[in-house]
Amino acid sequence: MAEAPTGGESLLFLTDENIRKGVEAMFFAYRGFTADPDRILEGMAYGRAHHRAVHFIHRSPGTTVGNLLAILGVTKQSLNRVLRSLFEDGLVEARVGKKDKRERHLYLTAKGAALERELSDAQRSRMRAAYRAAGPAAVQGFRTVLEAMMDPEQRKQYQTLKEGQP
Amino acid sequence: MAEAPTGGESLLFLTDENIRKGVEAMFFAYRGFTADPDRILEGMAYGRAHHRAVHFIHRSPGTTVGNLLAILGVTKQSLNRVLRSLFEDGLVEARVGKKDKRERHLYLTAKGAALERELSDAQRSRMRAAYRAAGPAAVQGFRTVLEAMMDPEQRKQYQTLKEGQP
DNA sequence: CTTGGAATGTCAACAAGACTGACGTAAATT
DNA sequence: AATTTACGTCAGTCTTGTTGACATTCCAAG
Repeated sequence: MAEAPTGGESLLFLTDENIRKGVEAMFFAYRGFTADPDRILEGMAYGRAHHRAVHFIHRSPGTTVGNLLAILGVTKQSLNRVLRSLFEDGLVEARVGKKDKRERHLYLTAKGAALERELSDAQRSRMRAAYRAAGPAAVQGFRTVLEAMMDPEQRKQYQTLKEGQP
Repeated sequence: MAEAPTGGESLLFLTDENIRKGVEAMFFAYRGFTADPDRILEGMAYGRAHHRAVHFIHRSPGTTVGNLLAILGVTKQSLNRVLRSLFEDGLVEARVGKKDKRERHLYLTAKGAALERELSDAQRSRMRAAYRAAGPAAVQGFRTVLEAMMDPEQRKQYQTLKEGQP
């Protein structure tokens, strides 16, 4: 993978053709990325939105509704529909904030954690296989490019999560 | 969760934590990936589905409906809704197949090509910036991992496109 | 203490984009 | 002549997203 054969750097990797390949790679890869959890979810009364909510609640237990709203980038009405069904089915519970009682802190129940694990295992297993096949150097490049593609605000949230709370 | 740090290669990049970061990177990056064209489309009577159709018709002019169906992975009813509006607005035209008259070969009109360019320019500009920031080695890794994440069938389609027809 | 604003939740209505199922037509294949 | 293929269309459903309006609860500033 050595670069810069010429004087400055070879910018051949920035051709329109190459960029377009990248666009298409994102398209097809994202389909694969969501395929396994989607398969599990279909049939249940849940969808991708539930998966995302459960993922980030698992990731940051005790997060507030407003926090989740910012991470997911949807309206509260949309998130609320999802959360309501998760409450009703006993997958997520909301505890009123101690300091600020307006806030609801969200936690997975044992049942919710079980679903999270099932979904994430499926998704991670594909990602792990891809990582293993590609090798550590490729993985580092993968993450670098993805990070560069994010909006600055998204990147900030991503990085906050990255170091993240337990 | 650490694996076999000894012997051959360090497998530290395969920890659950690392994989999860990859999952989240995909989530946030895909948001960025679609953000610019979505912004352009909003207000027009079009959405992401129209963008995808226009992209792949541009990519493979003369492709058939069935072909597009396979690439996009949607039902014909869903695609048909999109194509109909693109026909009506004069962005795409369908020519009956010469050899097989059941087939419709799809082409962008000048107007359609203009929209394609507008959308793709926006999307590619972000991708190009990310590529430039990350460098050629990272880009190669990026593509390697994405390719490994695809379903085998999707990968085949992707690779066919990659070398692709004119 | 009162009031303003913030955080949350709820109801109603709606749209995009996906899905299934059923049916029709024309053309190619057998 | 019969079957299969490629495409189109009608009708209905589902998930996920949107806006707008309004209630509740509660912190904090006047």
